[in-house]
This record gives sequence, C-alpha cells and structure tokens, in this order.
Amino acid sequence: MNSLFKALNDETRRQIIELLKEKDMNAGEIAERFNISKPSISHHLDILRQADLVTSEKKGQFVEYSLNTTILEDLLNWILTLKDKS
Amino acid sequence: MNSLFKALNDETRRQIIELLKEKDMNAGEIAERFNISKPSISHHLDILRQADLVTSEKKGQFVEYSLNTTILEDLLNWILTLKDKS
DNA sequence: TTAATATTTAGACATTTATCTAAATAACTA
DNA sequence: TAGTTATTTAGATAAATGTCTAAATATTAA
Repeated sequence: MNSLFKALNDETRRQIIELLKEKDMNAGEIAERFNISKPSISHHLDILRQADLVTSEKKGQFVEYSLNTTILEDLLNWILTLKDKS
Repeated sequence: MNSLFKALNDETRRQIIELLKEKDMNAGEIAERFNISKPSISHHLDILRQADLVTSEKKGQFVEYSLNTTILEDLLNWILTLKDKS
C-alpha cells in the first residue's frame, strides 16, 4: 500500500491518472498536457508504474501508458473497513 | 483532496487511523503504541486533523482524538469513478 | 548509415517531510 | 501555590521529493 499512497500523493500524478481514465496515451501526449519537462513526467510515470497504477507498453518509438484500476481494489477495501468502524 | 492524500501517505499515520478505528484515544495513549517521540506523534495528529481525518477534544488534561470517516466519502467516490473508466 | 524523434537516465538543486530534543503551555493535585 | 503530568510549539537536521538540464538509448526515416 505504501507505493500506492505515495503515487497518489501528487496532484500531477492524479491528473495523469484522470487522463488515462479517458484513453491510453503515450509519454509525449501525456507530457504535452503539463507545463512540466518530459523527464519530470517520465519520472511521475515511473512512480505510477511502481505502484502498479499504470502499465506501459512499447509501441515502436512510443511508449503507451494505460491505467490499471485493479490495484485500487485494495485501497477501496481498506477505506471500507475504516468506514465500518469494525 | 491534497491534504487527505498527504495525511494517508505515511505508515505511522495510517496505523494511528487503525487504532482510532477501534476506539477514541488521547494523545498519550496513541504515542505509547509507537517507538516515536510524543512531539512527533503530536505532529502526525496535526496532519491528520488538517485533513479532517480526526477530530480532537480537550478533556481536562488530556486531548482525545476520534476518527472521522465522513471525509473518506470523497476519496471513495474518486476511486469509484476511476474504476468506472467513465 | 545518418539524422530526426521519443523516451529515459543521470546528476544537481531547492523544498518538503519525519524525526529529535528542549522549552512552553495547560490542567490537575498535594 | 508548587510540583507533576499531558500536550504542543520551536528549532534543528537528515532524508525524501519534484523539478530542471544535459546526455544516453532506442526507433524510425531518408
């Protein structure tokens, strides 16, 4: 859970997640949406990948990123048990 | 959401939340459970309070902390919309 | 093969964060 | 009132983080 919370604890990374919610995008397309250098975006994508929140696939010159929501299941359950005040 | 994600992005604070899930506790009782100084725990509690994840009430000499799960509703919904791939 | 494009890696730097000790504040108790 | 206990505030420090530029790597195209 540690890498997941870490990944979510950044506004830029959350926005990347929202973008990928709509459609898969390559690194350059993602970077275009932000006033942040490409290396920085690449670093954010790496942190999202470490948390398994995104997957990446090389397609020729490009690297396409996709959102992986299955990992959010754990978080969802954690929150639900808190709300249960079990 | 920023202060919420920030508050959750720390193992000690998540453990404090789990403790408070069971029952309300004062600052000293919480601090006893960790190998961390009282000022540090006080600081963690402050961050949790800023995120509105806990509330505090002075009871005589003591300050009692309670978990506030209503704030998790937003997080829950955010996660659910991601999973919807809307 | 050479040049252009896409992405990541490396290294530097400023800011934030988690921690500590010492001191301050507040509230009981003798 | 003085002393004790509970908690927070202040200030310091080491480590982590987000950002940048420059360079490296990989792929496509001429």
